[in-house]
Amino acid sequence: MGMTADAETATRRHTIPEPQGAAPVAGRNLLFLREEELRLAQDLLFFGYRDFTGVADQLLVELNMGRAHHRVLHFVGRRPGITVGDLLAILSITKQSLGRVLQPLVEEGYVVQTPGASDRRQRLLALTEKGAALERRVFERQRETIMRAYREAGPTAVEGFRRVMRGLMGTEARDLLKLLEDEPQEGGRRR
Amino acid sequence: MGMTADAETATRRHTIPEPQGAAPVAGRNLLFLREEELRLAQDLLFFGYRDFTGVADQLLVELNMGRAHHRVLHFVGRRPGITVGDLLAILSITKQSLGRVLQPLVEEGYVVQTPGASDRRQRLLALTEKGAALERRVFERQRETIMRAYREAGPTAVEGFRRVMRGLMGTEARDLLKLLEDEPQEGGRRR
DNA sequence: GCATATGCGTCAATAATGCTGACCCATAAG
DNA sequence: CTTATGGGTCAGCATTATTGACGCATATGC
Repeated sequence: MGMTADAETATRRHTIPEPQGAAPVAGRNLLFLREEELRLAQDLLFFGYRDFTGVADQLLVELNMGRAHHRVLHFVGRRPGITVGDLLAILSITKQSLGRVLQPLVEEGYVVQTPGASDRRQRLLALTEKGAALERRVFERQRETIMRAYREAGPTAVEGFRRVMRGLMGTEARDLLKLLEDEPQEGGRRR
Repeated sequence: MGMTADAETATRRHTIPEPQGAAPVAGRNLLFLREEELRLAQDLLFFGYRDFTGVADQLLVELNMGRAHHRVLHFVGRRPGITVGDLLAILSITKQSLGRVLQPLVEEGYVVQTPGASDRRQRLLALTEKGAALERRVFERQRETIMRAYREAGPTAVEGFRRVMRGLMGTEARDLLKLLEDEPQEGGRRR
C-alpha cells in the first residue's frame, strides 16, 4: 500500500542489512525502523500494557475501585505532599475527573489533605497508613509481573526498555518523570 | 514502609553492587530489581503508553472515532480475513463491546465482512480501501513517535524494549502475538 | 485595602468504552 | 434430528473521561 517493490521486499527478510541512504547515525543498520518493526511495537505496547494493568485491575475490582483510584494512590505515594494541581498535570485529566476518585479516597481514609504551609489554598495530598497498605497490595501484584519480565530480559534489556519508553513520551511527561525520580521523598518542590 | 534500614539504604545509591543472597542468575547484579526501579517501571509504562496513544487519539476524535475503533482497524489490517472470534480474543473484550464499534465501521464502509469459505457461519473481516487509508493515517502519527523513540534509543535498546514488553505479557498474549508476527498476510490459520 | 488572579471544590450534562444476562439465527457436526 | 458453535442484538448498568459554569478561600499587585 503505497510502498515501492523494494520496500515490500525489505519488509520480509530480517537478515539483509540495508543501510538507509544517507544517514550518519551511529551503529549497525536501521532495519529496526521498518514498517513491520514499528507495527510490532504497536502490538507490543497494546498487549504489554493490557496485561501489566490487568493483573492489578483484578484485585482492584474486588475492592470496588478502578484503575483511576490506583493511579492516584500510586502517584500520591510516590510524592507525598503533592498538590492537587501537580497531580492533575501528571494524570492529564480534569479537576472534575480527579475529584470523583479523590473524594471517596479521602472520605474512606486512604488519603489525607493538609493545607499548604506557604500557600494555604493548596491541599497537600498524602497516603494514610491504610492508603499506603492498599497501594502496597496492588503494587505487589504488578511487582511480580515486572520482576519476571525484567529478570527474564536481563539488565541490558531493561536499560533499553527504559530508554525507549522515555523516548515515547512527550517533553512534558519527561519533565514530570524527572520530578518523580529526583527528591526521593520530601515533597515541596516548586516549578 | 515495611522495609529494613538496609533496604532503605540500597534504595538510594545506584552504584553499589548488591548480589541478592543466593541467586545463580547470569550477569552482573540484580540492582534493577529493587523496589525503586520497579516503581519507575510503573511510571514509564504509564507516561509512555499515555503519550503513545495520545498522539493517535488526537486525530481520532476529529474523525469521530475512539481508540476502540482504531484497535479494530489496526488488528484487522494486520490480519485480513481474521474471524470475529479471533479478534475478540485479541482485544479481550466481549462480543457486545466489539459490536458497538465494529458495526459502525462496517456501515460506514471501513470494514467488510465475507462469509468463511470452509465455515460459512464465520464473518471474515478485512479493511476496505477506505479503511486501509484511515488506518494508515493514524499509523503515520504513531509511526513518528515510535521512530523517534527507537532512533534515539538505538538498536540494542529496541531489542531490550521488545524483550521486556514480551515479558510483561501473559502466555496467552504471547501466543496471540506470534500469530500476528507469523504468516505475514494470507489469513486463514486455524488453531 | 481593594481588585484580580489562583488553587480547589462542585453541579449538571454528555460521551466512550467496558460489563452481564438473555435470546435469536444460521450453520456444523455427531 | 439434536446439539454445539459463530455471530448478532436488545436492555440495563458502571467507570472514566469530557465541557462549561460557578463558588469560596487565599495570594498578590498596585
